[in-house]
Amino acid sequence: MKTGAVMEDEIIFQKTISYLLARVTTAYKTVLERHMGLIGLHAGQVFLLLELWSENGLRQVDLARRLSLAAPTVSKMIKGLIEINLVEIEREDGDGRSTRVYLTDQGHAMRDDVNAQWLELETNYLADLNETERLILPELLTKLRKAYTGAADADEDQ
Amino acid sequence: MKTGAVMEDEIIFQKTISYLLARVTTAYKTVLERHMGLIGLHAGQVFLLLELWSENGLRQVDLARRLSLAAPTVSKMIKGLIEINLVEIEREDGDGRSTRVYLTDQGHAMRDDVNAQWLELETNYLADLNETERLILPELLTKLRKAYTGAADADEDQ
DNA sequence: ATTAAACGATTAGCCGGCTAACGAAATATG
DNA sequence: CATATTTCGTTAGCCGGCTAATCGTTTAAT
Repeated sequence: MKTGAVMEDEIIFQKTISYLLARVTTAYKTVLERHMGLIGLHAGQVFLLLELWSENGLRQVDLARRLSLAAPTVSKMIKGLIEINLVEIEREDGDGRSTRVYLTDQGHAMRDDVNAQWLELETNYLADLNETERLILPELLTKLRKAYTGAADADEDQ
Repeated sequence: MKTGAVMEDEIIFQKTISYLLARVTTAYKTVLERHMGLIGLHAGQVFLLLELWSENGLRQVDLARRLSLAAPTVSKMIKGLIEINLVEIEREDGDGRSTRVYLTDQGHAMRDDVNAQWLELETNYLADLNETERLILPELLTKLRKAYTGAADADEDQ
């Protein structure tokens, strides 16, 4: 089918949701990284700690599933967290393959700092959102996440 | 105001916009990477090509600004694109510091493939969004992007 | 003209994602 | 029991972000 001429065969990328999502994504990750850097953490480490605060002693495979991450990613992150003494691992007795990940005292203590930074993120950067937007966004974001994760494991953790 | 006890001192991360954004982010990037991988590209390369398709012969510093990326990031990406023969660089005559980035024939030709993949991304994964959501999302995402980029360079490219 | 400052690009090195390939342990299968 | 398959974890290596440090070029100051 032949319609129009110049404008026709090019997608206006800048207006697609996928494009906008990518741009938000990059910007947000940078901000998150900078904020968590203030308390000596990297962005990804925060999310792993979040899971452990909610349930200490998870196996790596559990963490991978809950965070929707690949096993090697979790492996590397844990190595980093061990180096800064926030977690420690223990081979499981019953199963020689698994390692359980436990928070150290410092790991537990980190929680308040993360809470504080998180609150700042939420208030500082999202100040311009009105009430309606604050209500709609969580819904939309959850929907998007399910769309992109295939909805298979999207609701496992609640 | 005092409500509840256990729940009190812990932020419900899972409901903050920042948290949800991070989760969407990771999931989306993975999907994007997988889709573009089908046509031999990586996610980031697509966005750089997008800019060149809109204006060929940009300098690296221009690309960095338009993509909101750091200079070294662009430098590495271009190196990768040169290796797969999609772009080539030329030292600028007037200014010995700058290098201009030009699409090769293959670089131009890639456009249709990217369009096709992009369309699939937009349709396959966002099928569950209703009309209202499709209208609201672009607005919200743009707002978020401006919030996280400091709104300084957020509207430079349009 | 000389020197200082700004600018564009690169290199090195880090974290956060991934896949592929492998090793070790547990479980199925025969 | 022996073998095959699954499972958990790690290593290696890649891309996509970043910062810090460096180099060469250009421009501004003196």
